[in-house]
Amino acid sequence: MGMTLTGALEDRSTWSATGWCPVEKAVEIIGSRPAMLIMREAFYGTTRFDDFVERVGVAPATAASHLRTLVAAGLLERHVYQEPGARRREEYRLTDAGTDLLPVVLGLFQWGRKHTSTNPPISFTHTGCDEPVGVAVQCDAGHRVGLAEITATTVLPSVREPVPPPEHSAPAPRPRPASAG
Amino acid sequence: MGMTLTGALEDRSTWSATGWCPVEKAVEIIGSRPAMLIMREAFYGTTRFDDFVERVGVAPATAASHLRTLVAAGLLERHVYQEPGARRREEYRLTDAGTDLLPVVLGLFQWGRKHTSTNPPISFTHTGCDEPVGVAVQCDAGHRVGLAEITATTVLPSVREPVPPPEHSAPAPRPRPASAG
DNA sequence: CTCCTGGCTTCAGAAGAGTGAAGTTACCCA
DNA sequence: TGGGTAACTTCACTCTTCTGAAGCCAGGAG
Repeated sequence: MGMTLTGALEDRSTWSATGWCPVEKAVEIIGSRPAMLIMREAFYGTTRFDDFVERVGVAPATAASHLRTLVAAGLLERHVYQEPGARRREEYRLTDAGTDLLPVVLGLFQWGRKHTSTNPPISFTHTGCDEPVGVAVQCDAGHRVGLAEITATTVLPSVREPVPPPEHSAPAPRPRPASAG
Repeated sequence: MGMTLTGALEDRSTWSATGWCPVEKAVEIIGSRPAMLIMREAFYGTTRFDDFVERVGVAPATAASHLRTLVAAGLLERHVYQEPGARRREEYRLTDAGTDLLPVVLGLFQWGRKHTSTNPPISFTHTGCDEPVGVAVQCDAGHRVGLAEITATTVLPSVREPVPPPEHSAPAPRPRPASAG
């Protein structure tokens, strides 16, 4: 249960992830229904405002707000184009950063298909070899890795949050009851 | 840009993902800051209520509410235990369904580290071989797959949503600007 | 018997997100 | 000159979520 925490990470009473955790930042950007579904639609190839509104199923104001956030965060970019003889149009295109979110969206798809009562009439395959596509946790050596086989290590001597220096009388460092893992 | 849509999926004006999409269901459960961070903490090994409250940084009511949702959705389970000579305790443990969310959480971590200004002093390696651990999109044959190499296919003849039959005058099928994939 | 702790619940209030409807602007076409 | 459409914005409102503070209950420990 849980991954293996080594060294300074072992004692959970000495550190917290608040502040530096990439998951937090990521969730602030795409951690909402509209934002995530806009990204889903972007992966399906949707580029136009009204299509996002219709296909995600939100009000224009909501779509506009989230699209602005996603553009500001660099996941989408607004691109003006004009076909000959047609009026000027705008489209929202996936950037490299946006495309990098594919594992997350596909991971949610995979999880939802397995663990919720959804039976999607759609499936994803590798264009080259026709095999089903999914996400996997693995190491750089190519091994499939389960949660129990992950070791978390610290680069720094301490992951402690920046706190006022304990020079003067220490303000009673909360005694953690039986916190030793 | 976008994946390849084949057959009945090609014409985006004839279908929408609303209703059956696993991503939607998944997002309803874990698509919020508190829920996602509770899961992050669960992966780090947190099991007790007060620790979730403190480490996620939310009010008890918020934590209780989301924990209840996560238990109801089957990602965590409440487990009562009693060490000899100690009072009865409860803990929230990851279920198999909860553990299956690892690719998503790790995917968010990976994305956030690369695309937001977070420099986490922590890294994850494969316990066996010490190589860095990450998530990857790949097919069952083991090929790494990019967005452009994914083909979406339909199992059913049509993914069309139940709509009122377009018997009367059709409302001018919008000209799609360069939508052909 | 009272204290303390873990694990909550309850409450009132503030803040934020989402809505539908309508309005706005830019541009092409007839 | 007028119409249509894309891409929004604005408005007034509702609905939900989160918060802080307090309270509650059970079960050891002193």
